[in-house]
Amino acid sequence: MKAESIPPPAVYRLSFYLRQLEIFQRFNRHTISSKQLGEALGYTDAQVRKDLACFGQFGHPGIGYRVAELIAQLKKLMGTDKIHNVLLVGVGNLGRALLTYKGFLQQGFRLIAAFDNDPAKINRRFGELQIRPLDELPQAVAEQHIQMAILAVPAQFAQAAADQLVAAGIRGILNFAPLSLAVPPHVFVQRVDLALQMEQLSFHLSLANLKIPAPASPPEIHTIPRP
Amino acid sequence: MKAESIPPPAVYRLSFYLRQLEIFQRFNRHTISSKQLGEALGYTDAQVRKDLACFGQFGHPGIGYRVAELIAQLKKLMGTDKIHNVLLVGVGNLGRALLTYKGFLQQGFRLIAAFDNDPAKINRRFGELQIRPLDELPQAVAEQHIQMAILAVPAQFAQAAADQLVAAGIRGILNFAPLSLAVPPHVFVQRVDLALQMEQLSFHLSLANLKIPAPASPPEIHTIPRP
DNA sequence: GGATGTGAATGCATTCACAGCA
DNA sequence: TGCTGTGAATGCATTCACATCC
Repeated sequence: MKAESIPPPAVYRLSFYLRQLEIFQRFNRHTISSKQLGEALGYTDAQVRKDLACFGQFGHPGIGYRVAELIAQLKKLMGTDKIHNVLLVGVGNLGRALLTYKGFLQQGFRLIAAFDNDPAKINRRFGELQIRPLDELPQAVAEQHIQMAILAVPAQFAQAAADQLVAAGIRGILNFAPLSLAVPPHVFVQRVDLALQMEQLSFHLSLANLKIPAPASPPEIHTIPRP
Repeated sequence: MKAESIPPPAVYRLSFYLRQLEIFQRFNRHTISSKQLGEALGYTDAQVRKDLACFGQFGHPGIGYRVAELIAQLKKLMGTDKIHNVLLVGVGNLGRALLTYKGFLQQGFRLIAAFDNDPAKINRRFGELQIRPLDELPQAVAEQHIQMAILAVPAQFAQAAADQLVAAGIRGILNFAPLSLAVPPHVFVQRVDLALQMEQLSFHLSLANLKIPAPASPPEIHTIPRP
């Protein structure tokens, strides 16, 4: 399949494949079949092959996929073969936790600046970073070549902060505020709504209680048998 | 449409509708059309109507949907018309931030117990809660009628912790560890992988750089024009 | 007029099934 | 034999378009 037509759900699965491959690699697996990779994540083997085929021919007939090789290819595809600089806006409880979250750096994302508008926080240090006022955003974005931001401010300030991020030249935003941001088309927003995720749990538990069979799992959801 | 066939993506959208309706309500909107609700979230009007029609007839021809009424209906559907007790396992940086996160309670989820296996943390207090050892899980689950858990332990302990949650009777898990949990079919896992979300941003930024048109947005993604 | 709800039509995503290669 | 890559077939999800009602 050519790169022109990528099913949007496949882009998510690509990330899941990459995580799972890294896990297999930690267990010293050198090769893996589409069947094994799929089973670990709750997908069919055909799904795995089709998804990967969107981007090239990574497999070896009779053998499967070489784990290290496929990891390298996927990282390149996702743009995580190089480290990205990321800034944070909003140093509340959640923001502070994200500042010290190890998982970001493990996947190639380095938090190198933190901003807040609360005068009580400005110039304080959390982790390795000193909190700066939001009007220093454009300067930081330009000097440190930052393309992505994490937005962890309260909902009522989120749109204004997003506007400042966009004005400063940010092109990707991970939005933790529970609302849809309005941004120009060249800016990409990824919304992470924690309470919404809980609500999804709640819905599926209610369904189970009513003994109505649950709908098939969307990509984000995994209830799989033990490998 | 009957309740038998619910497209899985629709279940996500239901939560987005609910959030957006609550926002409209804060602005004192009393009624809303499928077109307006859809536009706020980047969906078509037909999509909104079809999704809602899976669960009943909530609209009023010529009028639209009454905001308060639809909120009540959706909350009932999602099971968030009542407060749910939730427990937390793993009181690291992320866990502590989640303990004090206001958004959960706003949507009807109350964190009422926190667990960790680090002896240095046990019996310490964070927020209103005292940290307890994991072997008290079954007791807490039974006594406080807890069905859902937030799992925020490091990846290498996540499966073991999940096993304990399942054994204790938990039926829904919000999993922050970057791996697929193996659980029995009656347990529902919602995976939240923060680095994976960043990776999705990275991918779409790479696409934009290559000047290949981006695939249409999956439900979680919103880049919409200003209302 | 203005809006919903819904069968019919369209368009995608997934799965099947098999040719081809190691 | 074992596994990939891929056209063809299937099955869903979305959109269209219109009857219906306020």
